[in-house]
Amino acid sequence: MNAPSGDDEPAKLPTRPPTIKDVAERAQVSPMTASRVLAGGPNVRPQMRRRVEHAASELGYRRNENARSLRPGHKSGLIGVTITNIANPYYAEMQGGIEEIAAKANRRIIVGNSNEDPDLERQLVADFIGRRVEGLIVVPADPTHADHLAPESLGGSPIVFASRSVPGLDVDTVLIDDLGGAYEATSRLLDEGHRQIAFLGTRTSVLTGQRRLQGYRNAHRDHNVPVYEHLVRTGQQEAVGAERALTELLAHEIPPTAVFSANNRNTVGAIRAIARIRSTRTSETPAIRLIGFDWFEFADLSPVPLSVVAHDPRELGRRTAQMLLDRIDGARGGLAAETVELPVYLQLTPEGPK
Amino acid sequence: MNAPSGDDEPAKLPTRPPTIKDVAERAQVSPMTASRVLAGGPNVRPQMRRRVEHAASELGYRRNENARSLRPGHKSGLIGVTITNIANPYYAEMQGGIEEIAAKANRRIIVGNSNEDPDLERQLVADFIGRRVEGLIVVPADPTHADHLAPESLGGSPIVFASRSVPGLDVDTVLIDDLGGAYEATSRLLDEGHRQIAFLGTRTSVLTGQRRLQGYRNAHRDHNVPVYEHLVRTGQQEAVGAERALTELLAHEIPPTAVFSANNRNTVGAIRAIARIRSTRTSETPAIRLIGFDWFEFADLSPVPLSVVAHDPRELGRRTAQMLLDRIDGARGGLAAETVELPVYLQLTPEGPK
DNA sequence: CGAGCAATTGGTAACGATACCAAACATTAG
DNA sequence: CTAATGTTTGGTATCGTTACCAATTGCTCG
Repeated sequence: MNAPSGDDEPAKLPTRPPTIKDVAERAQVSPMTASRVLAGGPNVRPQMRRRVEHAASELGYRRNENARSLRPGHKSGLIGVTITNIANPYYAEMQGGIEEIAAKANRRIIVGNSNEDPDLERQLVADFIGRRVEGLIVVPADPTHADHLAPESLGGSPIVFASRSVPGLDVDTVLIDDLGGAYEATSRLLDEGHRQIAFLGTRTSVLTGQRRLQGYRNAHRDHNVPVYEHLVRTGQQEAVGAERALTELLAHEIPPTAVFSANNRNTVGAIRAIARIRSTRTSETPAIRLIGFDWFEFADLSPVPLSVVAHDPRELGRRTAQMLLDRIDGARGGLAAETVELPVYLQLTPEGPK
Repeated sequence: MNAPSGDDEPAKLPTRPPTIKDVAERAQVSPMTASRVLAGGPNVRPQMRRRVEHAASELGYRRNENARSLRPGHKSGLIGVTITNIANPYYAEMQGGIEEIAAKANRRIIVGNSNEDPDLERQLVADFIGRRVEGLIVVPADPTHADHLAPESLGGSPIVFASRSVPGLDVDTVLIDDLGGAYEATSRLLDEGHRQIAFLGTRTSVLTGQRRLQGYRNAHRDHNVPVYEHLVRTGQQEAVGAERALTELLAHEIPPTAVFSANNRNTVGAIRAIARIRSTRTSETPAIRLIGFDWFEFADLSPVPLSVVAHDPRELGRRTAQMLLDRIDGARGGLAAETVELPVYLQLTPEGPK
């Protein structure tokens, strides 16, 4: 037994965090009264309130949220987030947007990196559900292996997809306007008179990559300009690959006069390739026009002229989180799944994101 | 009451996630047996095992980890992380490293953005402790308001600081070698013969900024070269500020011949300022030498020659997480707090991080 | 001064899971 | 065939918290 409340020594050897019973004992009240005080409940004499608060602060008491969330009606206050690559600045910014909205709604985010691996993703989601998250935000790793993301296998937790969609599933999704952005960029190049426009993109198994390629094709179709298939290079996941691909193309007998790079990594590779070519064959080579998907901090510093299709990952995160919270609060209870496409901005002289 | 097990309809209206009792009932066993099966316990007849597993998968049962962690001896499996700015690519990469190590140790991270605000940080930490995280990783927002980060106010959860330290507190800390990196970079410039070296840095209230400035000064001292105080410009938190500051300096009657920029943002600003000046006054102006702290993706594309002091934020995250896990496992139970300084690499021709 | 009412406090049970023990059952040796 | 041993199953209590109700106290008003 502890000494009575006259005992003032700090006694700092908490092998185990103090419980509400410890607080109650020290304050000489019942656990119920202590609970009422600490939950800010009504009908407590100020004297009791002070006694309990004092005891709690002396012991360094923290309410155990896990135990609390066990009681019926209580939620965990957690939102599970799986991202294919946390370290990617794009998703980092998106995560920032999610956190911003979640924090406003007094929720925390619990984050896992799926590393583009659907199995890892499945484990993460299972873990999150085990922790009774109130909802899930997922950047789906692989749309063809996404059974574990189907609403019926989630035990009722709402889910929203961010940045990528999964065709077969009826799930709220927030995308950016890949098709429109690619269309607009390519159209711009065509309007400028270019007829040999290289496409540099990722694997087309990533839906985003597929849609951007589609926008490129659609623009050609609508301008009645044929696509030179040899100028379409997909599968570059990293900058080095893109650099190599474009270097090859520039050596081709029908070289591109302009390049549309479908993401950040490909844009970097394209810049390097163009800069290198230009330093070898000096002024006689005509300038290569470049438009890249994804905004990019140093566009104004690029050694080759660069326009970008900009969009706002933070806003993507915000919208996704808000959509999820609306589902959680039941604000959009019965409504069917919705897909939102965020706008993109063709920036001819980039100045930074919105 | 539910119909007996003959009932095969999916019955998908889970207003409430199924509990182990639901599973037990459906499998016609006691909750204890169900628990044993689902925890992989021994001494269960295969027939029972199958019955329970079948019932569990039919109901979509997930063990409630919150309830589980309530039992004595069980941990939450959570690590709380507060970062001053999640969206910063540097910290995003660091978070990636933390997650990597945490995942290997079968832990999840719960992440909050303190937004450089010590009050928010305090709330986050309180929340994390309430969730019984097994440990905390914090990028401290403000070393002068950090009482809430003292071990004695954390109820026993181990804590490790990443990227920034808090002088008064006896806490494990992982830093990068700011002093050494700044010293090395500045020394290099001095060795090259420069005598007017501008310093562009953040507020010196950020300890990192202070240490980098100190390295700059120490290098001057050891080379017996006086510091021109007007060339020391601190307080630039963003690139625009740095660009303005350096533009001013370049117009000064004693302009710098070289620049040491103490972080990423300042480097970007410096590049812009130098590029702009060079485009105005053409070839007669001598080249400005630039070395920047923090690695930077497009260093090889920079329109002005640039060397960088590189370091690896992912490794910073990994080390921090490992240090925390060691504390959690008691591997370093009684040992005093330790501060680790990760090495930096002066890259004269940048090629990317390790 | 006592009935009537509100304010205050405490006891009990339950949230979901499981450690511990006891009961029931099967198996083998003697 | 019985005792002893091992295997399998279930009951009970508990982790920390709080909703619900009952018990107690203090207060007002007729």
